[in-house]
Amino acid sequence: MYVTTPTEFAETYCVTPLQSARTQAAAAHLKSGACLYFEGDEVVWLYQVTSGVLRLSRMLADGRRQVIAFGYPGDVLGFPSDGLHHADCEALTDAVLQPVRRAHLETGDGDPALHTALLQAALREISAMQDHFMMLGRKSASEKLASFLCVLAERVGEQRGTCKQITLPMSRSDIADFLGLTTETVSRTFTQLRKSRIIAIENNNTIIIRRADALFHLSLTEAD
Amino acid sequence: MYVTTPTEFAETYCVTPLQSARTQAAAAHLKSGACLYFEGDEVVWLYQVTSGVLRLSRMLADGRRQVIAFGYPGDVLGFPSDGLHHADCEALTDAVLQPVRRAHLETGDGDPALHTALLQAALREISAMQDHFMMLGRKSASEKLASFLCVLAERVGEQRGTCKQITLPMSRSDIADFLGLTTETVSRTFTQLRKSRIIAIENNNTIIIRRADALFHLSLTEAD
DNA sequence: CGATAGCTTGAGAGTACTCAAAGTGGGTGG
DNA sequence: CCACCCACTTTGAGTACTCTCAAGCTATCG
Repeated sequence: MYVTTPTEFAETYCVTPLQSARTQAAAAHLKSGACLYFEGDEVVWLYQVTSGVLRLSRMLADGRRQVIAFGYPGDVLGFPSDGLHHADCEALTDAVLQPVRRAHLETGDGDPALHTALLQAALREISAMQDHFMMLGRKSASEKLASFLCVLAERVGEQRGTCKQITLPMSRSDIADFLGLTTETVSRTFTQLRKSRIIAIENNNTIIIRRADALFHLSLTEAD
Repeated sequence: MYVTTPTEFAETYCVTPLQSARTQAAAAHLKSGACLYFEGDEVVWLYQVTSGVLRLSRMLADGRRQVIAFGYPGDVLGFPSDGLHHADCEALTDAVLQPVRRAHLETGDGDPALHTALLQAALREISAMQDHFMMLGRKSASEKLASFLCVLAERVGEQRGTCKQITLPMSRSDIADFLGLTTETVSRTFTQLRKSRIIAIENNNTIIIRRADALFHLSLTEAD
């Protein structure tokens, strides 16, 4: 999941499970905190998330980190480049994944429908990343966090009375490294949203969106 | 072209022209300043750059712009998502492009080698964009500009005596919108690099790299 | 119930931004 | 051929946002 420019209307996400008639591998179960692969590993499998949330990240030599994306159910992770993974992937919750042989992406390998589905997932990934550029390069801290919460609400928000509630399996510093901010700034921005009564913070991992329209507006506009 | 973390050794770029035995379309010639496509256009063709430089960008409603990438010879432009372009594409110089039918990417369509080449180009694109995230989210102005110049030097730098020279077909504000900075900051950072004798500015569009090692070091390290 | 990691808050500093003005260069028309 | 014009770039001054460093707070887990 990237932070795309949120749309007013719910988008249709590819939550369709990838089906492979042949070479059906058993689902992979990952414990929270377990790593699926590391940067530099050879790609043997791609994975579609069935349940749970994963974190893709890259590190700089001096320790600075960028979280590339969060993997939510339906997302396909582990696209190879030159046959290698170029990010680390860690489970933020217990997770179930459907492995798919890399050959299904690269050679088709007797299952054209699966090949096409993987290709379309890769193309959607490119498009989503382009939106994310805009967010990283051109948005302020409050716009970034508002965009993030909007996308999560739309994708995995649960209706709760008249409001939507979202669960954050990632830490503040994961969010910070995803949005190109510091944990302190993320925390301050959460507080600011809470004080302006746009969100409520039930606990650190549970956010209730009280005024979705205001949040959406903030995601696109500098504070006035 | 994205700003990837520069490597010390020259990478091998895919400058291999895409070959299509059938459905060979005539090369497209574009004048400097001409637009190849706009955000929202339906994708009919992908294009491999033969010569020239193009700019891919997206706009926010309030005018903020993010330059997604610059397209240099060998690059493939116009990957569709849901059949549509999701960026504007404009030629920065006169350019020649080799059009490839979208079907060659999406259905294979009788030319497996071309299909594979396009798929690999898409996968490389994903990897390069992930590097670019690190740059947008986590690097300072001088690191950003140094990274940018390093990548350009490696990719299209011309040897000139003991130094490398690069030609910048894009404006300062194109560079700023690519790196997530303002034109003023880009200009000041250029001046700073010139005063520290790491680069020389022959004219606005021609940069000579006097100390490639220092530039490379700057691209990864906060100023000390 | 204490230890610890994660989160929040505060104060101060620094980087990049904004607004403004001057400088530069390329292109056009007189 | 030169002068003017316009767009682009550079430079300056002041501001603001985010970061850094530091301390206190809060939850979760032995």
